[in-house]
Amino acid sequence: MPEDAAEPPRQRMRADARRNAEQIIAAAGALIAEQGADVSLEGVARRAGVGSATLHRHFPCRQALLEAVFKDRVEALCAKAGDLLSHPDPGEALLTWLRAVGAHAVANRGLGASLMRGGDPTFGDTCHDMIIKAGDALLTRAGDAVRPGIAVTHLLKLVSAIALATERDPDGPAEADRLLAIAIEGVRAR
Amino acid sequence: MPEDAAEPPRQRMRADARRNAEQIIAAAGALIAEQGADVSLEGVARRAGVGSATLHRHFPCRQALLEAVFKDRVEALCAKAGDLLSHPDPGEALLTWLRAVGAHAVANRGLGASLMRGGDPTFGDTCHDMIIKAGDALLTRAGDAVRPGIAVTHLLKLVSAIALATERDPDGPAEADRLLAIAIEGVRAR
DNA sequence: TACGATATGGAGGGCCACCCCGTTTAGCAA
DNA sequence: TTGCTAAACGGGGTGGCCCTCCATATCGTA
Repeated sequence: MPEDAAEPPRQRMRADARRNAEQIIAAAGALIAEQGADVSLEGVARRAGVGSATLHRHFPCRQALLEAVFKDRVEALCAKAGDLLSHPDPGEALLTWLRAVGAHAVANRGLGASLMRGGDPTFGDTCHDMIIKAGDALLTRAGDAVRPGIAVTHLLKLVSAIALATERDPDGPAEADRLLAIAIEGVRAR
Repeated sequence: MPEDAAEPPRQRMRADARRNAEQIIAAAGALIAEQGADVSLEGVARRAGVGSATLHRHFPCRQALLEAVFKDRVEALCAKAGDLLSHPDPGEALLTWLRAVGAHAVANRGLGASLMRGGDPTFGDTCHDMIIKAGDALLTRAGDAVRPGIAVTHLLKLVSAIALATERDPDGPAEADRLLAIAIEGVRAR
């Protein structure tokens, strides 16, 4: 498989190209936090101080840019999953992690949608794959604490769906947490 | 409150105006089913055989058009809620209805988002209000069958979030049903 | 039939994604 | 340091979209 089609190895890039790419990612991160994932790409380019053609050369599609922006946060979530593997209660570890994923997804508008969009065949299954692999380890370890027939993809879809839907809520994070709690505990009374 | 700001009383409209409005709604319905709720409004106008100005006069914002398109389906859901009020098992009645809402939301791309977007103060809280009122009756009647602290808005947000997230899935309906089942029964094993 | 209120749609402004291609620049080698 | 070449840049063009204005056409009625 190609190492990374969207973003060629940083080391071998020309210095100005690398600098521009980083400025673009920084600008995109700031604007996405303000306005959501459907920012104007030209606006990003303007804020980064580059031409729009430069943006499109570095990131051939919107998804590629989103992935670059969210990459470190996804890595943080994967790291957290690794840490939680040594948590004494495997079931609780999984739920804690799901809440963390939800919180990140709400805080970084568009991350959720980005995580689940494994669609584009050429770009950007990296984030998708990473997070699924990380969650799978937790789910496997949780074993009987989770009802049978539930896959990581289900859980992640649920979490990102909630994040997506509460994204433009005035009180998003709290609402998302509430909905996730409902989904985890179930709607039915016991 | 104004009876309906977005769509003035059909009876008093001029015949050509009513005909055009209906053609626009039909075209929008078809295109939304094909491409999702973010269709090009100009495309809708083209398909309806009217100028784009006409579309914008009848439906001042996208939300107004979506509401007109989805109005009958929302009414059907409300009617179904009414029927289910006489179902022998109040808890099951609520869950059945939620599944129906989910199925509709997946089948009619964008309906889910539309239902929860009570946002715009001038237009379109009608659908939003209707569905909430209908669901509230079912939830109240369900009483103890549902875990305490759960509101209709929570349930509807959950359902529409799931629909939204599975919208462009190749196997959307099945996936949505699976996720809804998980949310209803909970993630935790009992 | 004639008239006024109502509805229409083409044209145009502002914004955007994306691409072409002439110009500039980094990085290397002599 | 200087000169060269491949790599990167960005202004500007294309086409699409949303939305509005206003001259024109149409409806429903007296």
